[in-house]
Amino acid sequence: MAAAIAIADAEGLGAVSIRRVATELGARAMTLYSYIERKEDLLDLMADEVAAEVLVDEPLPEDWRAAILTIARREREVVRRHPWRVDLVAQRVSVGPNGLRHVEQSLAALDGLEVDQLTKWRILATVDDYSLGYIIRESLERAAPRTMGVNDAERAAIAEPYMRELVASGAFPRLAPLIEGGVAGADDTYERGLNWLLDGIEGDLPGR
Amino acid sequence: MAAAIAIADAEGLGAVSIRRVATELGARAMTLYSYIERKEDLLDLMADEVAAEVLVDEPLPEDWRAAILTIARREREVVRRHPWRVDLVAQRVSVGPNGLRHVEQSLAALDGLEVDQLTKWRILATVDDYSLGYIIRESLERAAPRTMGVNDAERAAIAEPYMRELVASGAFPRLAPLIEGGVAGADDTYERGLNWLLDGIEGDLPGR
DNA sequence: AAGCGAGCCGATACACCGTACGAATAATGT
DNA sequence: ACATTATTCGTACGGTGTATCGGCTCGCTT
Repeated sequence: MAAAIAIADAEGLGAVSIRRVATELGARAMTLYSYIERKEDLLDLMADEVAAEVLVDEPLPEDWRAAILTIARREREVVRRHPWRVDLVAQRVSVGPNGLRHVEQSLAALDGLEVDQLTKWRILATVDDYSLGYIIRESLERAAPRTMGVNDAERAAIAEPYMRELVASGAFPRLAPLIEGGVAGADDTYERGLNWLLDGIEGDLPGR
Repeated sequence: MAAAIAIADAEGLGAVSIRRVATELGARAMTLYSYIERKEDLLDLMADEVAAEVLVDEPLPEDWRAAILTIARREREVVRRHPWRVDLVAQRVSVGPNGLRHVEQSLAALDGLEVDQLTKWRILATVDDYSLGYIIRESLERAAPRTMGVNDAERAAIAEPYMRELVASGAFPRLAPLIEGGVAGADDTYERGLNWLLDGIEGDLPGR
């Protein structure tokens, strides 16, 4: 598992093959099948292993918003360390021990709220969904330049005339200025989105 | 492309291989490489093709919230028709013509808002992120029973003692009741999350 | 009408994948 | 010391994406 994680960290999830992991361990491919039944099992184990890194060391902030923010930020950091995590969470339900501990911790963050359990679960699901979506997009944008050949120049050479044509076509009057000006902007989009969401949730709480 | 989409609709994205698509077309594998350079290209084409289905037939509602909701609901419907879409959008940036048309249309939905373009883009990104996250999770839950062997019974037989142990361990006091009671709940979680988010955004608009 | 070049089709081949099978070996319990 | 079990491993099968190259079929130019 550690070997597989090391490979994935260094070369991406695609480099994790049974033969490769075995080699890294000084063994032959089929040896691994004494410990796992299918490759999927290895991936599940990897996923749950890094899920442990998502757990926040107690104690959580008292304020539920601060607590949720802490957890959400942590998730983003973990994906930054292990970019392949997004591929896993986007393709398999994560119900390993550490994954469940994460849910439990998130529920604990809402202890102070006076709403029923189902509502709490919905709040968490919604925040998690947003986080997942944002992190996937961020991860994609971060990975794109690296994936497309060694040199960014080549990719830019292809992309530029394409975008130039788009702008020139006039079919995208609203999008064009954003492309020309660059959409980079500040990096607080994640925080802003989280706060919008938490604002909306807070406004819907009983007693307000 | 149509052949590949048909295969993916019927048997999932994993069934889409060069040889398989070629066979479906009454051709040999390498024939496809006259039209594409890599398999990735085919996947990009597929992605952008179904991206067209996300486009809403004009006119959009005047109210920006209603317009955004319409678009977001459409996205969910498309994924329901083509579940493999989530695998694609989660793994590649979608900048095909139809993908860009979708962005343009979303920007158009915000025409009435008196905020700068960058803010509009952030609003869209945030809503899209949430949608993507939710739809991935939904799609995962929907696919899980089908993926795990033919019979749900077998999976349940494995899952039950696992969950029983979790509940019995006492390590998950907040999660346990949710597992026992079932987290099913109503199906309006998506709408609720969207509205929370839109509430938060609306509250942050200037002039309020 | 002849000729030619470009695009399309196809067979074959290579390296890699996950893993089923069965034999050989190592570790363990009796 | 022996029997049993667990672990390792070689080999093989059917799959994948795609590089290479040899014909073929057109439409265009001359």
